[in-house]
Amino acid sequence: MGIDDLCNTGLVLSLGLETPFKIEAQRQAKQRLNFEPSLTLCLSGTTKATRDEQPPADHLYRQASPHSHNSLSAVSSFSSPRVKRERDLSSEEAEVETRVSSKASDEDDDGANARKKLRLTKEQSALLEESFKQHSTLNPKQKQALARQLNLRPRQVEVWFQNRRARTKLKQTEVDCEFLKKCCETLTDENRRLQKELQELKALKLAQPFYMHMPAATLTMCPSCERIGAGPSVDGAAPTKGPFSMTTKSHLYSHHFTNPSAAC
DNA sequence: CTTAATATACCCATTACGTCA
DNA sequence: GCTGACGTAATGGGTATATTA
Repeated sequence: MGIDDLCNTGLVLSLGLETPFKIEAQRQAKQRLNFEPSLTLCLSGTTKATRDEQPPADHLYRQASPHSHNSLSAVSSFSSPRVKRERDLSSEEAEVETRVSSKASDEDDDGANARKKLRLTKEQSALLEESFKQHSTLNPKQKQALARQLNLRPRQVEVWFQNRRARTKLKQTEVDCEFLKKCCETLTDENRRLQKELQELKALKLAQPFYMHMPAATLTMCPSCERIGAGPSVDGAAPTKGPFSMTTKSHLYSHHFTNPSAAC
């Protein structure tokens, strides 16, 4: 029993650099050479298909339409918004997009280039959600398949997953934030208590010269009124090493002096 | 083997639209 | 009908990684 016990509050504050998503962890690890603490955000029980796990499909995908961007790459290596947007579309995607946007144009008569916001149907949302539960990222094949199944553009599926991941992360951040707030409160209380105990111990130390000549075994002290009394310790235990039969452990402290004034 | 350019996928912050009170 | 809040689809910019010349 001692300071270790005092420190053992049962709290575990876990601050680290890990994020739920491996890619992000790698990226952030590189960005932060000086470790900045961060909250650990994890989807419990979710595994992320990372790019590391995707290369085969990725590769296939690239092989499937390797030349679709050639004309674009000739334009600029630095993607202008337009180029980037178009670059995101494989030829197959572009085909689907044409189909979907022509469908959309049926509904909006005036807005030629207006940014129309799609509302996903319940069925679409449910299927996306279901798919997200299985894996929070999609490889290109899965994306294509899902898009076909939902009659959406692959880009839309991709965006949905991105936004979904972001929402999950935000939620988790809020939970972590709440948890850390509680930890902070607990530690503040603990700190306050220890400060108080320290003050009391200092006060005891100041009083020490007056009874230094007395046999240590006979000394006990009331922390409340700070008077020293001679005689056996309260619980009848053998005297401790110090001049006082006191421990730093707060709960023992209160055990010894449940009613300090009465002891005097 | 090394390097620069390019392609791709992803994340994040932000914008903008649709809905609802 | 107007408005502000909110949820979320969509956009744009940036980065990491793999591939290729």
